Formats: sequence, structure tokens, C-alpha cells
Amino acid sequence: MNISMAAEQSGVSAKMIRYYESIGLIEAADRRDNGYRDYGDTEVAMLQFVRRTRDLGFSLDEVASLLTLWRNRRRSSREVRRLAEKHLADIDARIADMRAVSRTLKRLVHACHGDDRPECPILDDLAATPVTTTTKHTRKPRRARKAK
Amino acid sequence: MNISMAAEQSGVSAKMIRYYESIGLIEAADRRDNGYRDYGDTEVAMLQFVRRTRDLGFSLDEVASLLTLWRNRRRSSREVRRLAEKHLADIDARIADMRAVSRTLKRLVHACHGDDRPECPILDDLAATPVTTTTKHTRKPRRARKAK
DNA sequence: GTTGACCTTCCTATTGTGGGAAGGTGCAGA
DNA sequence: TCTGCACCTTCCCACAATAGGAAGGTCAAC
Repeated sequence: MNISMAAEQSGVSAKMIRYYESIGLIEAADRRDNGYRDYGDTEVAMLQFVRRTRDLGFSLDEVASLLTLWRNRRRSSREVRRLAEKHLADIDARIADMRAVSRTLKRLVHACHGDDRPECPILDDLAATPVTTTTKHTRKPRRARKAK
Repeated sequence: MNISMAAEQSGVSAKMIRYYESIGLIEAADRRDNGYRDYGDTEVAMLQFVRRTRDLGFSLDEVASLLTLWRNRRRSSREVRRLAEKHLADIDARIADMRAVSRTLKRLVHACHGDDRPECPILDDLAATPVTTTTKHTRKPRRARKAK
């Protein structure tokens, strides 16, 4: 099948399929005589795997590792679990950070009357208070993909 | 004072100060005879405002709006609050998304024994299940800054 | 003078995705 | 057979926000 069909069935855009191929994340697709890429059910299944993994917020580097493990019949589930745990810890740390930000913003929004007057505790706070964070380690800017 | 001093006092790197100036987020600094940028306490206070606002995850576009409001004596607090509320809703939506991802990952990690055997529910899931999301609207990839 | 710590501008990379141009291909209808 | 349209190809650009570094000027202490 053509790339647009594979895109539709896998949920990965044609643009991204070509990109993933170009960076070596997935193997180069077979080509037909006219130069068009040709996909079968196996390839679509792999693209779905990538899609799902991306949806869970794994980076392309992590997707590559997971793909390797997926293809390897003699892998140990330990390694897969370690990857997932690491990613999970990462996500939970980011959630904690964002919740701290959310709490601060809620407090500020409540303190501001939001009318025609210029007095605004939000701006006062922005000009003064240092931010409160809950985690100290460096977070990677990894995030879950947009919900369709 | 020199740019590195202003960076130290504001928490915004010299690199970023120049960048903010280049995109017009902040006004061009005064220059001394040797061409060096020169900063005073007013400028440092403004940089701190930017820093704090970025820490709360506002985009540079939003920072620009907030800066304008901050400088405007006759602003209405309504507008500030509206911006903060919008950003807050955005953050909360992203937290909800990430919590859904976190729950899924936790479930998968628990289901995987993580030993030498190759059987792995994590990979099985990645190959099969569609992702569960809680929000339907498009989320912007905005995020809180790294905790120092 | 020389050294070292500043400063300047300019270019590059990052991550993952989308947009679009320029040109080839395939198929359906007139 | 021609025409049009919907595909396909590669290649380049843009985004957001930041960091790294090169090449060169400046300043202050020794």
C-alpha cells in the first residue's frame, strides 16, 4: 500500500513516516518500480507501535530502544520495564512541577479581583516572589503527544 | 552594570537577555562608549519579572503581554486575570493528560515481571491498545521551566 | 605588554512536527 | 490521446526557547 494509506492506518502522518525513516528510527521501506514506498501489514503494525509509544510520551530515542526490544525475541523484560520506570519517574516529576505551578497560579487568580481597577496581585507577585519548585533534578522537556 | 552582573542578579542568562532584546521582548539596553550593554536596577527588576513569568510556564508571547500590562499604570486587572486563567486552564489540561499517561505506565510496569524472561505486557500493550486521553482540545506544548 | 576575564555579533544545534515548492506518476473522464 | 487531479518524490524552511561556540574587541591587573 502507498504511504498515505499506511499513514491513515497507523495514525502516523506520511511526513513523519518519511522522517522516521530518514533518521533511521524505522527501516527504509521497500520501493516499487515507480519509486513509491510500499507498505504491508507488518510495517503498519510497527508504525502503530511507534505511534502508541510516542503517545505515551517516550522520546524518539526511547522509541528506538523499545523497537529494538520489541523485535528481539530473546530480550529480557527487565530492560523494558527499566525503560518504562525511568520514563514514568520523569513524567511524575514533571507532573509534580506543573502542579506546583498550577497551585501558584490558582492562588494568584483568586487573589486578583479582575475588574476595571489596575491593582493586581498577579503582577505584584510576578515582580517579586521567587518560584517554588518541588524537584531539584534536571527535567527533560519530553511530553505526551497531542490528543487527536 | 555589565550584562553578566544583570544576568546573575535576575536569574536570566546573558545569552537569553540578548535574545529577548533581539526579538523585541525587552527594550534595547543602553550602550556604553565601548559598546557594552549597561543595566540598572530598573532593568534588572524587569528581567526578574520575565524570569518569574517564564518560571510559571507562560510563553514568551504571554510574557510580552504581561510586560505591557505591568508597565501600564491604567491597565485593568481583568485582562491580567484573564491571561492567567487561560494559562492555568492550559496547564491543568496538560496535567490531566500526563496523569492519564502516568496511570497507564504504572499499570504496565506493574504487569511486567521485569526478569530474564522475554514475556512483557508493556511491549504487548504498545503493540495493541489505543491511547486513552482525557482532553479533546488541542494542547499547546508550553511548559514550566527547569528548576534551577 | 601580556594575560585573562569580560564583552560583541553571528552561526549552529536541539526536538518533533508541519508547510510548501518543484517535479514525477497514475488513473479516470472527455 | 489529452487533460486534470490526486498521489508520490526530495529538499528546504519554520516553529519555541535555549545552549554552545567561534572570531574578534576591551579592560584591568600584573
